[in-house]
Amino acid sequence: MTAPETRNERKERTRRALLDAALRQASERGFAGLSLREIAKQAGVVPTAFYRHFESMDELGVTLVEESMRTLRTMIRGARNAPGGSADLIRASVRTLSEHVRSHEEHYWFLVRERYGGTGAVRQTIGVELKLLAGELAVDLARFDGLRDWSTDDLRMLADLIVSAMLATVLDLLEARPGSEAEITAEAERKLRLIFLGVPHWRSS
Amino acid sequence: MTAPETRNERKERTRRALLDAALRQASERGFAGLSLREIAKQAGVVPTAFYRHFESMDELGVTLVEESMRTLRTMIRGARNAPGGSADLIRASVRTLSEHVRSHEEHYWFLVRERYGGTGAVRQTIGVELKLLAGELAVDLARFDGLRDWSTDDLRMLADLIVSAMLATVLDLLEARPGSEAEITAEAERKLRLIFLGVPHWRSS
DNA sequence: TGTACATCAGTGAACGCGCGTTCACTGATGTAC
DNA sequence: TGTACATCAGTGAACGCGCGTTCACTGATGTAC
Repeated sequence: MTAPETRNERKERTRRALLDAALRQASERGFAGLSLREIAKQAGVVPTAFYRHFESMDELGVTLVEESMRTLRTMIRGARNAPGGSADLIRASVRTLSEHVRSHEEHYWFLVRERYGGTGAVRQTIGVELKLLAGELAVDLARFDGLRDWSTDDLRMLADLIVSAMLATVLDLLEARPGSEAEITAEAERKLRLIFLGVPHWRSS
Repeated sequence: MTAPETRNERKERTRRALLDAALRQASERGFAGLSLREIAKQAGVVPTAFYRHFESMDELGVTLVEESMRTLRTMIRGARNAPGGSADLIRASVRTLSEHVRSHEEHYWFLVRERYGGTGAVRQTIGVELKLLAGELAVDLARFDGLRDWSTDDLRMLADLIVSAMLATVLDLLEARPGSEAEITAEAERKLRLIFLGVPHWRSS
């Protein structure tokens, strides 16, 4: 005997079903390729029911961006709090990234797709959020030994470089056939190692 | 008195008009958002005339990929043959990249958009071509002083890192408001400088 | 050069389809007394 | 606890629209003689 669902619980379930269907479709065909009618069908409701939950597809899009960015932030926080020293930190961070991508494939597909392929509000929002994220990473970096006296501008540049390398890694992971993650993460680690090898020799211009 | 167009010349003009219209639309809304009818309208022909030139939208898509990749290759060749020493080489390469993006915005929009946001054949083709390009870059790098004894694997990693950093630069350039190119290219140069600073201290694992 | 015929880029009507959105509705759940 | 009414998530018919694609056509350009 399970408790009967309240009306609110039922509504929330339908909303989730709509979001899940949209996310699945968007991670395959892109947000621009979404069809309200297909989303509704996959969620098991009639097309018009969509409007009981979202005013428009754009509103749903914004919700998906927020959800996906929350996933991304969770990952970053996980990487930041990783245990171990400096050498292990690279390894642990890449590992966190890889596992997170694996377990949230649709969110990462959505982010990568819409960041580059999208149009309008969705793409712009993701762009802004990624810049904010790079800013946070720059602040984090400032705490490290060899980086304490770097200018904010240089830290920013370093953070951007790391973010773009990791974005490429994310795409590689998403496209990888199963089983080849180890290679990809190994290469990601080497990229980061190379970048940090240059750090002690950097002289701002 | 100009010479009258032959039938072939006229046909070729229409074909170009169709391709140009498609490229313009695709660089704004993405390839998936193309409409055969709108392309035809912009090219000044009736929708059905499209089929006199392309069997399907996919065939047109392949043509656009080929054209855009040719543009990209031209740029790479330009950067490779840039004059000057090693320090100037970074500067000259970034300059070549920047100018090329400026003068072929639509091709670069198309490539970036479809590489990440696209679906099916178009995206896959671009992915493969970019990997080939990174391979060529790796071969080029092998000729440099500090890189002669690097393993092909390490060269490959370095080339990938450079490509992803430059792809991010391309996106920045495309999204930049006019006049801010100088900042972006300056940052791109610093990223490359930092990467190459690490090179002498690299020890393959 | 002139004529008769072939080619074929572009036309325009017509089709069926999936789309987003409107509207009045139904009937189960929730609330007030 | 029982009744009367309000709420509102989900329904289903209907709409106009732009889409890709088919087909038989037209008439200017090209070719053979």
